[in-house]
Amino acid sequence: MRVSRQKAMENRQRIVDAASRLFRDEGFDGVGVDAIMKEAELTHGGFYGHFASKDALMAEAITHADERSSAWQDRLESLSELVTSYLSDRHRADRANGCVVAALGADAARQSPGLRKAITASIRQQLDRIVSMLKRGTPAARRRHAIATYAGMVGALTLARAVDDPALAREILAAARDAFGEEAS
Amino acid sequence: MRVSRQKAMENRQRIVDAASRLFRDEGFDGVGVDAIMKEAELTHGGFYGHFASKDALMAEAITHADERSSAWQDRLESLSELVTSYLSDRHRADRANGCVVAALGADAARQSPGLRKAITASIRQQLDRIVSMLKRGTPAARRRHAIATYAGMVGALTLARAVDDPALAREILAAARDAFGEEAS
DNA sequence: TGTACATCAGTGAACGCGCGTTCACTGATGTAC
DNA sequence: TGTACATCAGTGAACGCGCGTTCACTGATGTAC
Repeated sequence: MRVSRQKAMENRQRIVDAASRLFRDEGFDGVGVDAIMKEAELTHGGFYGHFASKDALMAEAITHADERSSAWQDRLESLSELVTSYLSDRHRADRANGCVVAALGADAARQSPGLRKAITASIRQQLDRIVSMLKRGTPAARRRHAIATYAGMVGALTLARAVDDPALAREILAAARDAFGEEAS
Repeated sequence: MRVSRQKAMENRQRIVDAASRLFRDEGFDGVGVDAIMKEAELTHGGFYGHFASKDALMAEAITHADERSSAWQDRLESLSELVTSYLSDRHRADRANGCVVAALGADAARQSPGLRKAITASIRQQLDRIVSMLKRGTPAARRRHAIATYAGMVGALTLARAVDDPALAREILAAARDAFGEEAS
């Protein structure tokens, strides 16, 4: 049955939001169109009224995740706060609502140009955010420091999630917080 | 037709080796049993004479990749050499023969216990290797430094591979080489 | 404001395809004498 | 060493299943008068 335009727009948003969380949690290949539509409380047939393909949704889901991440980070005041929350056990456990680059970055490298464009934009924006949090050094040095810090964050989270020993995961996160949490002089 | 026991063992090794490269290049879900067997110059039906399931092969493929990586690293003499080759443009482009953690670590977090065990062993071994390359500091400090360095390496390679702009990829690798290549005093 | 009809968001069955896995078969290898 | 038979690594057709995608249909919404 038909639904109001406003309701249709809300439905579309719910699909993107559901996809964004499910993809991060289970990977692009781990979630089907059917599961996404079910999570959005719709049936799978309506999917292609909103999106050209699953691939098109994948790219939108990445951009959506980045926007939510952006809103969240606006409340943070320092690099040390960012690093502490990024390298928390909570973030390690909650893939579905966490960093899209750590969850899907490695897969994104193998995907379509549109999707790689979306994740590249996300990475660029995150680097800019970190640069703007740095107080010391020349612009070039701050940029280099931001890259190294972000790489350390993404890598540490990836390692902590890959490992099947909770104690080792905690050790990895703690060591990385220690190394990347303070802006060296 | 039957084949000699020696030849059968060689075939099995070829399957593991092909799988190890294909999985790193295309991801676990991107490669089917059929493609692996074709790469090993066999037909897909014989697969289950060698392995209980695709999942079982996935775990073996990770261990195999780690062993090859181990052999390669034995020729390196310093941390700086390791970091330079790990964060090279060559390694960025050659996923199939590169670091299994950067290629499959994020996916491994979503896979079976057996597979997570294999990747955990790989991560532990790599951390030990880096610790043994560090010359300065207490054992605890060297361990923490090894974790931060490995995290930075894995993260930087992941970012460089995800990005669709070659110049940005080079910038990321260069900044990370700069940050992680020298043992700070 | 009320009526009549066109529009179109969502439904659910169906499609084709590729995947992981199974199995009857083949024929060279391994073994017993 | 040579022969006869059992073993079993590899083949290729077939299976069931889930996936991305399509489509005829439904019925509430939007619009024209």
